[in-house]
Amino acid sequence: MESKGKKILIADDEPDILEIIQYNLTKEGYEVITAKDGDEAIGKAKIVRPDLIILDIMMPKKNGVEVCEVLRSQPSFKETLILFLTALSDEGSHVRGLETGADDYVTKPISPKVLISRVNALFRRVNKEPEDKTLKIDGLTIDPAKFEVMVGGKDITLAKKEFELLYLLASRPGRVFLRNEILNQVWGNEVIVGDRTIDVHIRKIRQKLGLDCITTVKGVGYKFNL
Amino acid sequence: MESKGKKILIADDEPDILEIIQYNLTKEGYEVITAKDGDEAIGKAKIVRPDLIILDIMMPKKNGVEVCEVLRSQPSFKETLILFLTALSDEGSHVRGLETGADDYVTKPISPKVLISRVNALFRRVNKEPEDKTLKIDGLTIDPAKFEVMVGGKDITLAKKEFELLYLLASRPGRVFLRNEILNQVWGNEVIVGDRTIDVHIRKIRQKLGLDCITTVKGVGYKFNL
DNA sequence: TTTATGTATTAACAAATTGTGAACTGACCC
DNA sequence: GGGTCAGTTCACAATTTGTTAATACATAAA
Repeated sequence: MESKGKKILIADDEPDILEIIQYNLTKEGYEVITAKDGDEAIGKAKIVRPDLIILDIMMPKKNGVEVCEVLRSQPSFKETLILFLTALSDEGSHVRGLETGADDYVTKPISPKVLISRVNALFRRVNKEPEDKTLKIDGLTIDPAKFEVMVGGKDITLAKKEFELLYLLASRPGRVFLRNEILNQVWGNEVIVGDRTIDVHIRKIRQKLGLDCITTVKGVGYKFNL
Repeated sequence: MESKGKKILIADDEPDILEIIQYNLTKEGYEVITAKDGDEAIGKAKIVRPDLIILDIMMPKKNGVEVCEVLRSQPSFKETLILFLTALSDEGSHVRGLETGADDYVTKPISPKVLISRVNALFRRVNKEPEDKTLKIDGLTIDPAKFEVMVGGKDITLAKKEFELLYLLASRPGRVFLRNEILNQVWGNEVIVGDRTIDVHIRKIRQKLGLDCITTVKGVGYKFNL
């Protein structure tokens, strides 16, 4: 899975737990940073500016609640999501944890799947619009969200297929795409079109961009290079 | 306690639980409405427009997950907070519940104090943006609070759907909205309308605004640009 | 140089998508 | 009941995009 562009800081003094959570959240597409005690958590939080902080409550140096209080007292961490992950399941801790300003309070043991769901739920609530898939290479900008291509600050209008083809090639500059790969990616498996069709689209792209950024690899396919 | 101006709808088929929760949340300052099955929950939700909906999962008529799905598929309930309160503590239900679009998943039995903490935590997170959602782009002003559009100081009257469509597009200038996205956002998942319907509304907006601010991206969708 | 192979170019055609005017359906309001 | 309006659909026109076929061009091996 590719990056969601979200950074998560996990603080726990048990290396095993740290590792399990890190593995699972990374697999889910998050960027994970770890800390093994309260002070380290605060230190790293200030540096990496995570979007979410997962805190164990019982930790050396500073416990989770203290970490939460310290962070919440700073304006720049008012908005940061905080989730307590703890073995303390008593009512008092639960209430206190949330009243310290945490956004969620989860008790161990917890399955990775459930934790991931809860993390996703937190982001879903806060998220505006995720990831920007814009490609920027030299003077060329390809923005699939806006369906827009710019060359040297000038807008170029591409048709759907042209855009998809260009985006495919530009997504991996230098890599050669076989004609078959192109057909599968841009046209789909069931659609059958002739080989010349690709050529024609390539030509239109070259023409419209006015850039020599697509190279023909004879007998093989095409590649993007800038 | 004085009112927090927040309305909470609770749906559960056990009268005792309903009463306990209602009592506690009311004491905390919330305005509480109750429902004893899924259908009633949906019905009342549409009328009272609660800020938070607490759903039991196992209920007559429609279960909680179904209620959640129905509501989330409607544009006006996209932002409403939903919390599952259930006896189902298995991992699958938990994950499924959250993935349906709920904001929290809590298992019974739960102490009133903890529930209140979690409810408060949900509101705390959401309330942080009491912002003015008015969009101002160039000479165009779109105010969803007043349901009003102005072009160059002149009032324009748009119908509901027209307004929602314009607001959606204008909320992210430049970004292309697929026809599907538009249908989901403006009409909701369960409503099925023809493709021409979007076109017609787009046309009316263009006509009324007298501005060329909506661009057609053939084969893809529409985008706002000013 | 010739030939074989594969690509570029072009114009013409086919297909897909969108724009438009008119008309239909319910709500709602005199 | 007649009128108005929002929302929707329809049929068809207008437009854009996708594809093909035919031909010209380029390159490397024989």
